[in-house]
Amino acid sequence: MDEETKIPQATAKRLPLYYRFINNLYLQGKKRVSSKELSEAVKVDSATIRRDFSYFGALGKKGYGYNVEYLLSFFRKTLDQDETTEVALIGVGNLGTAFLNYNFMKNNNTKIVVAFDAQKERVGGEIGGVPIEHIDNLEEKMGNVSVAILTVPSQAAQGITDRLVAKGVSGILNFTPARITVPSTVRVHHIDLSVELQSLAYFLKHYPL
Amino acid sequence: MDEETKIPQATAKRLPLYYRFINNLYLQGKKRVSSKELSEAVKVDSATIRRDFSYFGALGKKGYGYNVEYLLSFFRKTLDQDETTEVALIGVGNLGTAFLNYNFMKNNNTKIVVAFDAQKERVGGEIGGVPIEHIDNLEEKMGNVSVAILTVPSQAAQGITDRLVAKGVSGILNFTPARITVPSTVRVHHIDLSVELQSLAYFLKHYPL
DNA sequence: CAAAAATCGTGAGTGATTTCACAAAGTCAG
DNA sequence: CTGACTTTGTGAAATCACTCACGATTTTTG
Repeated sequence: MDEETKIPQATAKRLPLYYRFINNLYLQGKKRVSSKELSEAVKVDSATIRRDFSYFGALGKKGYGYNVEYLLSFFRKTLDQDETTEVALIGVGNLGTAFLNYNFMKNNNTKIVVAFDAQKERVGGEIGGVPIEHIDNLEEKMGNVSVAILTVPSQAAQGITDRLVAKGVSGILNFTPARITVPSTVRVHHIDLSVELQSLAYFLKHYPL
Repeated sequence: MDEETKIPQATAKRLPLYYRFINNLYLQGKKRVSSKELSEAVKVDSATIRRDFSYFGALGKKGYGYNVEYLLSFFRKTLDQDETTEVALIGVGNLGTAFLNYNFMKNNNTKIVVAFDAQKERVGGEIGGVPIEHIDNLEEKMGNVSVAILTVPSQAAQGITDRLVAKGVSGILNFTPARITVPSTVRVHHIDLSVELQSLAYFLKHYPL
């Protein structure tokens, strides 16, 4: 618990990535893996991988590497892979639809259980097995999911955020360009597609490799 | 030129974000803005904003703040907003379609000019004004765009990447879960939607706010 | 079994980024 | 015009992240 608090954020962000690759190795029937091999697969320096793993104790064996099955079961526990986090998706536009069709449950502990939209034509049906409700019924139909994915037009972002927060959501994955305001008890991760593309273009022009 | 090379990467990543908010202010008719106001809007510490701006010289005035119009024209030049970067999109599935419908040209210097897909049913039409070609004709039809957005199934990612690289692409925005291998002259930015969601879930459970 | 090879875990160094905190310089009201 | 106020730009400190390099330990080979 107190131990976990000390794990650097940069490490925490890489854990799901490690988990997925270790799972792949397991499915391929590999018994052992070295930090060097893993490094080539996930494109993270091998010393960084060893350091990351070391925050959880000594998971490997010198001269041998890491036992895939052990590593997998360890990360499964650590990432709470056995316990599913239920997620609501707000905004069934192009991007929202993509998420609903995406099968998050592969290698994953998160599941979209309900979606909302403002357009009546979209309400009532379902996409990828997820029922679509009207945004007016947000409070009533969202149950107590703790995480929401926000894929609405930016103008609507803050208003819906306020309602989500009032309903007790504690994490928001925000795909709108708007920077939303939340109480300090709520965690927001921003993914701004247009910033990503622009920033890639900027790097290409100004940081020649 | 040499000056620009020294701008920290962390700063460079925030520039497109600054640009968009400054543009909003300009459209709202605001004449001046302080780092404190901007900080509240973009959710970046005001000292960080001042430091970021300072890499470009003294853009503000003490006791006054920053002149919105000046700032905007400065960032327009810096981010090459007048010069459009042409982009190809590979994989017109759910996510790819979302991109094509998304209007990137708002506040933006990037434009998707051509899309490719392996399914014949999708080829020939267009989405959001962008023509869809068959992946077999990639080399022939992509012209010399320098940036590609990869929204294909992970199994196809490396193969297509190799073809893109051979054709001279220098930047790839990779939305597949696969970690692709490229020569050191090519820049890749990864956006892994499932990692983002899992990592948010992990932070919620282990880093209480 | 002994020597060679592999590989982890980590101390220590380096580098990058953020934040504090304040002098300097300007604005603004009366 | 003066004094109170605002806000920048930046040195210096603090924090965070990454990488090197090597001792320790185990595996592997002959």
